[in-house]
Amino acid sequence: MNTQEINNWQAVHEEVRRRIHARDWKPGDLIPNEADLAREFGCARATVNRALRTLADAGLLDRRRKAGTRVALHPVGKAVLDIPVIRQEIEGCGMAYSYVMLDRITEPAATSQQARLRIRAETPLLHVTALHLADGRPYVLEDRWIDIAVVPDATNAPFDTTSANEWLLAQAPYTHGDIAFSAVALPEMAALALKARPAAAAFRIERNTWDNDRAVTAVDLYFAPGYRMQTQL
Amino acid sequence: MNTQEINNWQAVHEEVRRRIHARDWKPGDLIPNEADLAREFGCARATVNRALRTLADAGLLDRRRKAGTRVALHPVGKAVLDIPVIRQEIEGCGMAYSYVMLDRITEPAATSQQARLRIRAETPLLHVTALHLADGRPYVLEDRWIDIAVVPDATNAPFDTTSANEWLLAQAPYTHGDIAFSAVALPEMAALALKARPAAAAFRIERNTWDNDRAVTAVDLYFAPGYRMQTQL
DNA sequence: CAGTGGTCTAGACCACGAT
DNA sequence: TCGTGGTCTAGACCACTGA
Repeated sequence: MNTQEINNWQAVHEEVRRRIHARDWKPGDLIPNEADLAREFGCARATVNRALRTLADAGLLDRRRKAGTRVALHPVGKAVLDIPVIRQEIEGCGMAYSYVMLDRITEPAATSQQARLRIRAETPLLHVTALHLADGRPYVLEDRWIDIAVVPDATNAPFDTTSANEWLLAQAPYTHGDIAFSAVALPEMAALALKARPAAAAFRIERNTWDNDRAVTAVDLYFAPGYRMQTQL
Repeated sequence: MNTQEINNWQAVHEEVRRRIHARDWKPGDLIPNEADLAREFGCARATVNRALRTLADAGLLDRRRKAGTRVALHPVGKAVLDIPVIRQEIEGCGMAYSYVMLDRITEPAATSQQARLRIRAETPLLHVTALHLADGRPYVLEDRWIDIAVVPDATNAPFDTTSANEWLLAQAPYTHGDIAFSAVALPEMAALALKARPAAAAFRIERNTWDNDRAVTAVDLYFAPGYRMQTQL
């Protein structure tokens, strides 16, 4: 008999995890339904539901109405990445943050940006290039395009002391976005700014944000060589 | 007056999102407490709780007992990455999956692996190197170390047709892990296997998995140049 | 101390979907 | 069709934490 009562959802969560881990319930197995588990654990069905739903969100269980709950065949690892404001990421590591704007011009969209933001060729974009530094050393190069038709206030923002990164978060609402991670050989200009060897392998993040199908901004972040993005599973 | 009733947690979720987006509630603002919102929306407090808790998980709200709920100052973007089995990632793209084992030896842990897995120097590890291909083209190189003291069955697994990637998921339970993403210049041997230029920029994933503080396995994945890992925000 | 979020309960109804 | 998960409700108690 158990020395601990299982009467809260975290305890149920833990116990179910334990049974999966101990292979009492193997991948593909059907596990008892919520009502039966609630009876077994001596708690309400809603409590079991919360625990199982959380485990399903984490990818350990597959749940389908009528078909019941099964242990996932392929425990899909879901990594939750926090994408913080760059300033906070740096300060969070105990380093001093500084910022330099390198360039700021308004120009018609290049073909690559047209495709990315799904805009017409003649659309004018505000193009801002800036460098974020940690303890005085180049950390990441920010190459950003802003649709000034969607964010007119950006025209008046200097971006000389506050990065476009932070300004947009505070000023421009968005509904959704997409993000991509890749490795690229540093373009020559980026290498120059980051004080790295040209064509060095750099971690790149491309992000686009949208406000109800109107593109707000697109940004490329080139991290200085050696950058690692980490998380727990 | 609203044409839609707000009587389920998703509707509450959406309405609160809308108010944040419309800047009715600005970053840093205190929003009404759960009981008041429940009264306003005409639903139970538990329903409001579920909606607000979900928004807090997504990083849009900051909640603290007694202090109340505030709109997050820095809407931390949380990207949820699915880390699928490599076979599924390739087949999911509609490409043909194939697999080749390149090497398989048992050797004492190198210093780099000792630190990573927190094991003693003399610990023998099974070292498996393999290539995953999509439509016959090199996709990712898998460089893996397995602690055969923790997973003794691995000694008998040939890994010639089933990748260590899949075998371990099915056979070796784990409790947690960590994962890191970075960009590296391809080591010469990896470049050879991937048929890429040596020192080309490659996307690398390093993953370690643990079973209650015993290291199960460590793996480095070197993706062929051009690989992008994408998700929605 | 007192206000707020966090959770549990028992019961109810509904939506989906396998058979 | 009908079993299963998904959700809502009204009420209750508790845990944390700011004042």
